[in-house]
Amino acid sequence: MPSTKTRVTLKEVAERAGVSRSAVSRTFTPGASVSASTRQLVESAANELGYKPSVLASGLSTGRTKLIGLVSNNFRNPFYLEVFDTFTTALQNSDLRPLLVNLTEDFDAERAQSMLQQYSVDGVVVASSTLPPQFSTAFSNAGLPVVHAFARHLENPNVDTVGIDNVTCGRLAALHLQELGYKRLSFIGGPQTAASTTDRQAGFLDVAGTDCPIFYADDYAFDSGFDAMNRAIANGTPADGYFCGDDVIAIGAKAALEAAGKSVPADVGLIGVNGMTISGWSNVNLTTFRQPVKSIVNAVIERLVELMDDPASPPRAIRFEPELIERGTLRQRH
Amino acid sequence: MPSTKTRVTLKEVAERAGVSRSAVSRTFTPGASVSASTRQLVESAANELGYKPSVLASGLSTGRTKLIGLVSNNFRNPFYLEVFDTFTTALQNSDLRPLLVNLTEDFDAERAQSMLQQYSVDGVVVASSTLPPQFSTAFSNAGLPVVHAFARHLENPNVDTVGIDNVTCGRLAALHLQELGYKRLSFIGGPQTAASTTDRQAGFLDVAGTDCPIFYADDYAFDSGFDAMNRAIANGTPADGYFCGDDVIAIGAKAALEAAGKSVPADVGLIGVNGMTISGWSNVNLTTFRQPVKSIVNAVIERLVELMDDPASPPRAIRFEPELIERGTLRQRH
DNA sequence: CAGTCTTTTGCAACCGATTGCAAAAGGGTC
DNA sequence: GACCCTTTTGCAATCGGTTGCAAAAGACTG
Repeated sequence: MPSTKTRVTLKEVAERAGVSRSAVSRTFTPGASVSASTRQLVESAANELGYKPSVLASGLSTGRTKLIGLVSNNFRNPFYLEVFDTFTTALQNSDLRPLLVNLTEDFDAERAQSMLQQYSVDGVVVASSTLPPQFSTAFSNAGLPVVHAFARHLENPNVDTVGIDNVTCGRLAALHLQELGYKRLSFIGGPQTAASTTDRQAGFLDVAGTDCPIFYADDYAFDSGFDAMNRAIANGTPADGYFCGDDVIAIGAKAALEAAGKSVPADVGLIGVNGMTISGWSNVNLTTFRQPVKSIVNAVIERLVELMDDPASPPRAIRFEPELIERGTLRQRH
Repeated sequence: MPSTKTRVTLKEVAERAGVSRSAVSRTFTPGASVSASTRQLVESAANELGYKPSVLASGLSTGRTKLIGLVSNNFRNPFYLEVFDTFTTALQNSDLRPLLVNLTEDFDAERAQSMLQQYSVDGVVVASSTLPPQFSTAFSNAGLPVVHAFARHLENPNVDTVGIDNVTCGRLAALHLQELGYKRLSFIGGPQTAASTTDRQAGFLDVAGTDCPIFYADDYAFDSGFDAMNRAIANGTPADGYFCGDDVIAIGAKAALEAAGKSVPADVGLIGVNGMTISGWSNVNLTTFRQPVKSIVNAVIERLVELMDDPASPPRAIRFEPELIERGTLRQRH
């Protein structure tokens, strides 16, 4: 029942237990040398006083804080709520603490990096499919272990990445549409500058042909997908099979098709990417490529912990496969 | 171009600038006494070296970290992505840093509190409509300034709260349904134990009568709303006007109605709460009470800053009004 | 220029922990 | 009990800053 307003310090515990401060410190340091009897003494004194070691103080001498910068620029896309949910619980389970950074115009990469250094974070997770790899290298150049989740997949990356290969994903999408008999394919991407848009488009065109019509949504929002599809419809010869570079965009696109009197999937087929929960709602029922969020998150953390132990470890790209979830926006195989 | 791997410290800056360590510290402390000339010296030395003051060290002596614990148990409800987006940007704009806590079975209130104390956070924001006020008082009892966002509204709270009055909201919902000519009202709440469910239900029954049928969704998920509505439909005398205690639940409920061949809003009317972006999608088009997230978040932070300056300041309950957004799930006023 | 008042500066103690080192204590053996 | 070896313990320095205090420097007056 520590009703004192001021923090209990190690010194007070030491006095109460009748031992030195070192003894108290060692009791709370795994693997340190303390006899069973003093440990007993210290632990009961600590309990009575309600002692909690200060991370500020211990961080200062050990150089470790267990703080992980979790930086993202996707705070509007519902898929990322699932990403944040998974990351925060997984970090907590690894006894790490997420310091959240919302990248905006005001709070850019440089401020983020500077801030995270001031707080002596042990590592950084970048969670974004739109940011290019060089965004993350800025952190590693600053001496911070970093793993980029949902990043562009490269064979020889200069920063650690985990995610799916978006080029492959685009290719798979086109192949799948062709396989189901769709003839005139089209791609509706996210913002044109996004790394994932570029890659998914490249893979898609690789199969669908470079003359296939392309449209971009301004951001990962329903209305943007809606608008983009309307532009596609207004285009002379509309396609019958669309690959949308994101689920939210796909849902907006589907609404635009239906508003235009087209039936999905009878007239037009549609496939998205991400596999967010909402896509599975029975009134949405979107066929999509799921990103294995849990696996990706676990791999990110595992790798980050490795990197914190050995910062010189050469960068690796860990790849997972997107999983096709067949639902109602593509016609069935005949 | 600080290519050194190790941190630049204040001492090095002092040596380079040819001044004492105090001078450097004062240069970076707003309001401290430094002459223009030494400030100049220090600043250029700091820039050349790429000096960033360590929050660990300064926090240790000043007792302030600018860290704010942002704790929530709503990482599955898309509405909360908007909440997190707004909170993180607003905190960043106030030069505060969100340390995110995802409350789960494993990581409960006690662990959260203990953890936040170890990190010497300056304050805590609880963002949850399901947690009762006493959840937050645990933090203030521990000496941490805390403001509970989306909390139960009480006239004389013993912890600071900001949000709408859910009892009033329930009452408004019932009145509005009656006004539009709906005769047999019913309430579909979130989990029965949630503070907001209790309050919204109380207000609703206050107007609709205590004999009005009540159903609960197991959580804030589409399927749970879907199931709850199916139970309502299976109930002997189905209602024609529903108030759902959350948008996601309302969307699931609407899908269940349509799956059962009922037309919304012709046969049955439906109104939700929260006003999340998705509710405005044209293929959802849910009539709902919007929570003014921006205003709430700003008020929370403003109040929290006050509280950090004066922890003895007596608790206040700040109330905002829910805003009715009329869309397509209720019939029009005739 | 001496005298007074204000501003700036550096010293040194302190915030709350960790840790290398040497001394002290404990354990075995003969 | 003397000896040696291992384990435990406390001292004191250290991590990177802040800040009260007194001395030094500057500004202003007559």
